[in-house]
Amino acid sequence: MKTFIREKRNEKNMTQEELSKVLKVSRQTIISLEKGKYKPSLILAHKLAQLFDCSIEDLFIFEGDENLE
Amino acid sequence: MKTFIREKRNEKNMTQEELSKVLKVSRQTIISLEKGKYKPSLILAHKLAQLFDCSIEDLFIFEGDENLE
DNA sequence: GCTTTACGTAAAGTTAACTTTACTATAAAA
DNA sequence: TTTTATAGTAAAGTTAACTTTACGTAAAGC
Repeated sequence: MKTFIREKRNEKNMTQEELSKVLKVSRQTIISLEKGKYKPSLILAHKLAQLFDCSIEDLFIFEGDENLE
Repeated sequence: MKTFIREKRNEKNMTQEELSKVLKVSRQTIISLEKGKYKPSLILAHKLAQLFDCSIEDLFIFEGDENLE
């Protein structure tokens, strides 16, 4: 799965820390998501998409047949 | 969060067991999602939306300010 | 009656999403 | 040169998504 979190964040000129505060998650969570260390929960994915004014499917690119976890 | 999993499944005339097999999850997972016992992972939400030919946002209705978990 | 089908509950286990804290690196700015 | 801002790693803990197994129930068909 690919994500455009970093690109969208940069477009908004936000730091990881600012983003984490808006979303009410830890800065570690943002770092890990941007680096692809794990996948966001559905709720967090939704909040990110809302903030970046796009759909979840626009923010995350799902590549065929991924495992659930 | 609300979900239309059950409605979409019925539209397709699928049983919970059939759906679970297509998605490669347990039947328990389908039951629990339909009953709102917990929220699907992003990947599972995506697979459900794909199967039902709709977007994640169409399949799940997010209500203001939900907690992450 | 008995069997099958579909849906449901309960409980115990695994794993990964997320937190918290502490520490490192680097570039810019004072 | 020292400080500040931003991004990063590491490690240990909590919680919830998901699994597995076993059992319960009600309707439909034989």
